[in-house]
Amino acid sequence: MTLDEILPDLRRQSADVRHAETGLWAASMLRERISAGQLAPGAKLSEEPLCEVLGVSRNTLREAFATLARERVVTRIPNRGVFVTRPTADDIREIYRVRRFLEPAALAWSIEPKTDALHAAIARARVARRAGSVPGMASANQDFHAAIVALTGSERLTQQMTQVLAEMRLVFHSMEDDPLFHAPYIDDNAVILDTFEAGERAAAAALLVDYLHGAEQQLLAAHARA
Amino acid sequence: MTLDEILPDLRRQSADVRHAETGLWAASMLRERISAGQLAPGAKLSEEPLCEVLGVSRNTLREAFATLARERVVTRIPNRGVFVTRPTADDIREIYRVRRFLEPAALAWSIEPKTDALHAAIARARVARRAGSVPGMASANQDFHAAIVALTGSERLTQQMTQVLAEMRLVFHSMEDDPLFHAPYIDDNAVILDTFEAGERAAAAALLVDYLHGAEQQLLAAHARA
DNA sequence: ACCACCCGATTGTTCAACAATATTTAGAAA
DNA sequence: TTTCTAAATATTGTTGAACAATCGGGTGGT
Repeated sequence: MTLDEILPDLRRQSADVRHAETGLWAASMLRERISAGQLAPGAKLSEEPLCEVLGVSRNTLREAFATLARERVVTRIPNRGVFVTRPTADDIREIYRVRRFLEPAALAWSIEPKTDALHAAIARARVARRAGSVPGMASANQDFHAAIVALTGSERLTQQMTQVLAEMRLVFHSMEDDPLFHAPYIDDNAVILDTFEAGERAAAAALLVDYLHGAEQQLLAAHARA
Repeated sequence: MTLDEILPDLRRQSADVRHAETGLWAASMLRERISAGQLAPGAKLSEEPLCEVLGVSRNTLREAFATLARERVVTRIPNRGVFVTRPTADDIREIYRVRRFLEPAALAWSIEPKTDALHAAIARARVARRAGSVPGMASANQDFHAAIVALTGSERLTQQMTQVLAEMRLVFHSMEDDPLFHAPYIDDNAVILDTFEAGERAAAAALLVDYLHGAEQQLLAAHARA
């Protein structure tokens, strides 16, 4: 998917922007498209046409770029331009390194955990599986893992997890989707949640670590193939 | 400490800046001053004088502001300006929430840990204590805890810890320093490191959690007084 | 085929202006 | 005098155009 194809689509939404947040608005606009895969990893984000389409000046667009670069959604190469980040194998390893600390820690040590969001995510994933919706399963699965970290009650940790999951989406986009990738993990999630609610936190954390190791291996293999 | 007093000092360093990274340079310039306490929490960072002094345009300065705002070093109030962040009691709680997950997890679960940096930090802290240097103790103590998270081998987690420690410095600056605050923690650090190297990771993590709870309470009390 | 070099295109940065919003000042009313 | 309202002022938000710096590709020579 190249840039030009989505320009008209973007232009449609550039109507009502308020003062004092144009840069953030532009950033969220681009973030959406990238997250949805309409702007694929590796795609170049040229300033000129994007300004034109978003209806913002180059200066404002660059503020948006700075935001996205800090989120690692976009990679800036000096004097070359900004590109949708194309995750490397090392990125995948690093992502799972982070997840293997954040998620088990949340399961093991969070105070007064509310598991509603976790149950809801699993339910949504099952609906999506029955409907055969790969994006639905992917999204629900991500919600589940975000909810795990949200158990910590920490805004900053949750935010970091959200960011890492956004990077995960880039990983998925940068290789052809195996339609069966997400399906088996749904039941694993359910088992982890059961174990957790049975009060066996350490066991739940250990299960999750295995789970994450498995997923990492699978993704690394797929990445090597691509 | 007001803005004007450090302007001449800042101007001195604004000589050799390269193309394609002026924004980041300006950000690091300000970050330094804030971290050193020369720009105290609550201080207003006006665009006009800062541009003048750093020798950059308002646009570039605003890119720097965006960077610092994302690091929470600086708080942006729309149409009002940017201010050095003044941490609240809730911020303190959140900071320790993050630390109580990140640091114990690193102790408990990191692979092939290299403890050289930890020993070095403790040694530096002891030298500083003998010299009666409060900033020296504070800095060495922060290095110790940064090194704990660095055990994870994760760039992102280490970066988040660095950021949280930068927020800690703001906390210290926003209340009068108790010269004895850091001293007792040095030996606690040593005990934790010994326990860790004895292979008793869970015990070391537990000690650290207690330690962090204690420090949080102490800071919250001091914050309430101020 | 290989290399140095120039040219065009794009990014990096500045400047000056205007729009939008806050703050301050001044004046009117009580 | 005090208080409230409203215009004047200052500061931030955003734009557009200009120029400098850098990169990539093409050109020509060997």
